[in-house]
Amino acid sequence: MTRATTRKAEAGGEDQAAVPRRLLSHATKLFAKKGFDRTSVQEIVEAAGVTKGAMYHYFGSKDDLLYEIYARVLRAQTEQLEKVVSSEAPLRERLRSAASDVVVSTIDNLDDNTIFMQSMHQLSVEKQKAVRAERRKYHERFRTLIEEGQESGEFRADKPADVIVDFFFGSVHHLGSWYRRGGALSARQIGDHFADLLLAALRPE
Amino acid sequence: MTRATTRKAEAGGEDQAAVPRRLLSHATKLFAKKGFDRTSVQEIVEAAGVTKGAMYHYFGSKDDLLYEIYARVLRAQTEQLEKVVSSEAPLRERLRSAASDVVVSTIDNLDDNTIFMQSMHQLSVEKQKAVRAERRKYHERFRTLIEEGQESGEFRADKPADVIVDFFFGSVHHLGSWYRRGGALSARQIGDHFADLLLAALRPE
Amino acid sequence: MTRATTRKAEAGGEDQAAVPRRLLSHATKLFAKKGFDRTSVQEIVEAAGVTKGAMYHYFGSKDDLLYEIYARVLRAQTEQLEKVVSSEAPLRERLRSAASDVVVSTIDNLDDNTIFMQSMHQLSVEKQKAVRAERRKYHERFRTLIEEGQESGEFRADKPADVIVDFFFGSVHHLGSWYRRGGALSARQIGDHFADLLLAALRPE
Amino acid sequence: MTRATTRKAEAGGEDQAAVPRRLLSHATKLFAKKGFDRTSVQEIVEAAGVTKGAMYHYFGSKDDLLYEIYARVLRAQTEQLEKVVSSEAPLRERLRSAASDVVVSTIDNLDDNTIFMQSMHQLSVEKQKAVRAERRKYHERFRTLIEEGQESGEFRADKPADVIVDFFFGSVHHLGSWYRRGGALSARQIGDHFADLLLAALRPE
DNA sequence: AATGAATGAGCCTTCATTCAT
DNA sequence: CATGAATGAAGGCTCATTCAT
Repeated sequence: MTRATTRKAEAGGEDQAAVPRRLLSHATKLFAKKGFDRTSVQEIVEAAGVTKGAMYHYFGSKDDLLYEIYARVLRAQTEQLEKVVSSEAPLRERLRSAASDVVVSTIDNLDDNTIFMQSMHQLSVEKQKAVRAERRKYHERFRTLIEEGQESGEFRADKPADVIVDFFFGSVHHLGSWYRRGGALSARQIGDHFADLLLAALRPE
Repeated sequence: MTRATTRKAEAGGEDQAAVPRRLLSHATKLFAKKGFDRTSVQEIVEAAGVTKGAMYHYFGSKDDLLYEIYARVLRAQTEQLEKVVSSEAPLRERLRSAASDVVVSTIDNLDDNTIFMQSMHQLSVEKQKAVRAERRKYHERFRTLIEEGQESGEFRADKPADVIVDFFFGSVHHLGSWYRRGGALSARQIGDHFADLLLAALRPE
Repeated sequence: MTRATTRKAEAGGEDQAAVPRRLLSHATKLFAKKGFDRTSVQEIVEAAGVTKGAMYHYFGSKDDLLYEIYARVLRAQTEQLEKVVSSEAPLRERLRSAASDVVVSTIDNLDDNTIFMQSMHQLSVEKQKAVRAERRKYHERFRTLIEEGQESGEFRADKPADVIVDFFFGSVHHLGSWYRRGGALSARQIGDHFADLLLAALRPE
Repeated sequence: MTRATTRKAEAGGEDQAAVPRRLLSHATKLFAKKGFDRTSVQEIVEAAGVTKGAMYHYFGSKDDLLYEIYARVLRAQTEQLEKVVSSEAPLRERLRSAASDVVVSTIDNLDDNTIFMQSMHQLSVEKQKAVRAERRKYHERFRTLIEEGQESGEFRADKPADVIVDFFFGSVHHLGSWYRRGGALSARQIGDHFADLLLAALRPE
């Protein structure tokens, strides 16, 4: 966990960003590219232009670095979902937005997402629990939306809501292994396709 | 790759199975449980009850072990899909079967699937290519099925077939991170739910 | 070595004692409990409730802390012995007092004694010399007492006086590894037993 | 703990002695000279002319090395005491021999003894327990000898036997901090002096 | 076909100390 | 007086792989 925050000037570009931020950002890139285990602390600090000692001043361990990355993503996604869910729009619109948005934000943070999928099991059991708990909360909020529609008859009710949630988030989490920036479709286009497919799958028969 | 085969198991239990098979099977369990990097060759040979020398007699490297596991799964799944696709059943039935079957076989080999998802990027680039090529072939066969339906008007045509394939296989590959044996739903039930959702999503509007 | 002294404690508890004293006292406890090398400067300053900078303000190094502890104990013990030796009491009484007193004061400062025994060799060679010199002076004063008795015929003369001194101080220095406060015998009782044993061992045959 | 033993030829001198033995012997010298914490594994393996990997092949940790040294000494001393104690000689002679012998063997293995005194507390708590237990057994056997004499009236009974044991072993354990080979007195001479002093201290008043 | 001792490179982490503020 | 970020050097340990037997 971050032991300190800094208030260094952030004008001038990456190289002058606060040390912890720089560490986090380079660690993210490297973890995504080579995997957590294959990335050495040495590589991280070299990329960030600091020394090992500096890293251990801010983060308790290599694990902590990973955990911070997770926590940041989870926080951001949860916040966003919260906003969409609690809006005034009709149910179908709220679900469509939530679905499309989570795709877009996943693509925008493809590295974090990749790490998430590949390295979670390398965290200490304790931290894994914390991460899973947060994730579960996220899924549950999404599920609530679906259940709401099942009760009102807007969505088919012959499939358990949690199976649908896992069905959809599987697709989302998998984006990292095939989506490439600069391809034919933009993040939003993928998001809309996915949202359409989800809503179509949910239409009552 | 296996350099040799051994005399048949002398009937009895796992313990007497051929050495390469025993190594592969224990490696699979350990990789799934702890990840490829976190599993040492020592652990594998101890679990399999052989020595390091023996392992290096049959497999060229730790990497090879992983590759063998992949190859086995890919071969099995490809064969199965081939069978379904080339049957005489109507298109919708063939797609439904293919979808449901891949879910069931993924669940039946959950460990292999988990390893697949988590450790592929730890293979040498060369072997990754081989694996990816095989996987692509698999996806393509599946895509063909969908395109067939889009051309005939049975399936909606406003979504690119490959987006649909990725959408669906995301769900499948993700099974390993939530499905637990002994839960409320059987492998086949999940398979049928997933197949239904896919087909519903494909209905023309 | 202490570079400065601070304003008197503002009355209250330990927490308000002068910073150097607090550092010394916590360092003593930690060194005795975990050994010099196993105790980090960080732990010491945390225990004392100050920062590293503060410690390095008062002490030149971690070594200095250890040296100060030694110096303090040595000074105290030497002073006390001096007092006893130069009293007017008969020789046997002076020796008995000196022996018993050194046991009691060793037990009273068990932590310091433990550190003394375990960590002396971790000091810089230079400081070790200073410590050893002081210790030798202490032993010599004790030895003089014994030689005096050997010359007068009160003590057996068939054993070198310095062997006797080492024999006795071995017992004393070893107290730290078995004596536990709250045991059956008080510090003074042990002191008297030890003194009795020493005097008995010295009786002419 | 030693994971394996070797049966290499031992002709030719130290350099060709079995690897574990060579490691143990150099570790002993270094620990005695610089202390456990100040000695790096690197130094040990360099002195022994092997690589780190080799060391970790035979010993689980640096701790293990220390433990093996202890165990070896304890075993040897216990055996020797056993022999003396159970002889047919008169009590005073048995005690005299035991006392003198333990001094001689301590001096003969001065390095081991030094390590013993300085580094025991750096072992894992678990191993410390094992060592202490063995030590206690050793002391108890010695104490039995004294109690026997107290009951028969040969030795003074006004001092607890265990205080006497600690008094004497303090002297013995302390040998390492003052005895220097090549000094005026041989190991046996010191042993006899110590034994005499002990027996004199035990004479009934 | 199999053993297991040995290698050698690399990894995560700790820590006393310095220094700008 | 005091802070705490940063350094830089070690340190203990792991591990895939090789090789003589």
